[in-house]
Amino acid sequence: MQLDRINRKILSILQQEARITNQQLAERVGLSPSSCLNRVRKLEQQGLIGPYLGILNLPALCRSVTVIATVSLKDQSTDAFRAFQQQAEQIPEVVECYTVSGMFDMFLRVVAPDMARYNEINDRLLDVIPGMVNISSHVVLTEGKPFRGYPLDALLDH
Amino acid sequence: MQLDRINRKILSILQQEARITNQQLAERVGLSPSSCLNRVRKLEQQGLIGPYLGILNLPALCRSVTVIATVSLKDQSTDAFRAFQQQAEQIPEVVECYTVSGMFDMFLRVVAPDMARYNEINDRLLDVIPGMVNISSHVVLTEGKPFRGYPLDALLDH
DNA sequence: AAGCAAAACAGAATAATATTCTAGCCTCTC
DNA sequence: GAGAGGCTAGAATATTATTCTGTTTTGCTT
Repeated sequence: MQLDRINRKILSILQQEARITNQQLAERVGLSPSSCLNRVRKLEQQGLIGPYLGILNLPALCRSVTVIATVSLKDQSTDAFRAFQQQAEQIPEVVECYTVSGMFDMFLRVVAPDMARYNEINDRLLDVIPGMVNISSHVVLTEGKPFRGYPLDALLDH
Repeated sequence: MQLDRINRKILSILQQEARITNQQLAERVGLSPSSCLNRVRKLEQQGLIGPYLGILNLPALCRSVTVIATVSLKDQSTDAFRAFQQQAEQIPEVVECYTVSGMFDMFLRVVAPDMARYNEINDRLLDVIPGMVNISSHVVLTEGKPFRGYPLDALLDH
């Protein structure tokens, strides 16, 4: 099965409205419910979409602090790298972790209840490879544009 | 209505399995379907959860480049700031934007079909306030830990 | 502690939706 | 142009969502 216009539309809609009913989805893409469901199932089985997340309104739920941390490793050996990454990723408050090229080695997004707790996490990360890790912390002031999906059209029309 | 144990559980489950049926959800939190639905509705009305997103498997869908960009503004006046942020956020490929304190002013996550397209975006951003913007680009090599929800327990047990 | 009101609950009835199955259509290939 | 595969719509069935009702629980007041 190819990524024809209908499948694109399905992915595009499901990406932003994950809890839409199959009937509504079918109507919006111009298919019968059964055909639509077939496609959705296949897209899921192929691993093209999923999991489905509900975005929590964190500020409304509790006080919290979000920090974006840049990480540089003085020892850039694979082992040191893996060790740090593994430790970082298993911390629940580290909600996101990217390995990058360029000035830094890694970007982390950390969500903690307060600064005290963030400091603990920071210290814990520094201790993974003592003296070899450089972390720069940036407290998030405003989430100007929260993630709401990928620019599917821009990516696929290519 | 308070955020009692059941509501926490609902949010926690819905956060990670947005397409779960109400019946399954009800069973897992130990409520009848009707009561469970009532709670979910209220949580949504209060804006505590939503929207619901389907995560696309971008590598499986198409070739793409993800870049994390740090932004520094030489002119940190509110106007310059707003101008840049506004421009950045309306670019579809800029999927995420944070304003931060610290060494930088802003973090962007940009997803483009290729480097050529990313360069165009980069240039466009530099031109918003010519000569006053410093952008450092970091190509994402691996998405070590993709975002899958907030550490609700760690945040609420506080 | 008794009484009241509001909120939350379960269960039944109904409406809507999901799912499966069948058969028809289109397209591609040989 | 015959056959296979893929896709479709529609009907039948199973599951789920939704509404409604009466009851229980909770929390507060007295």
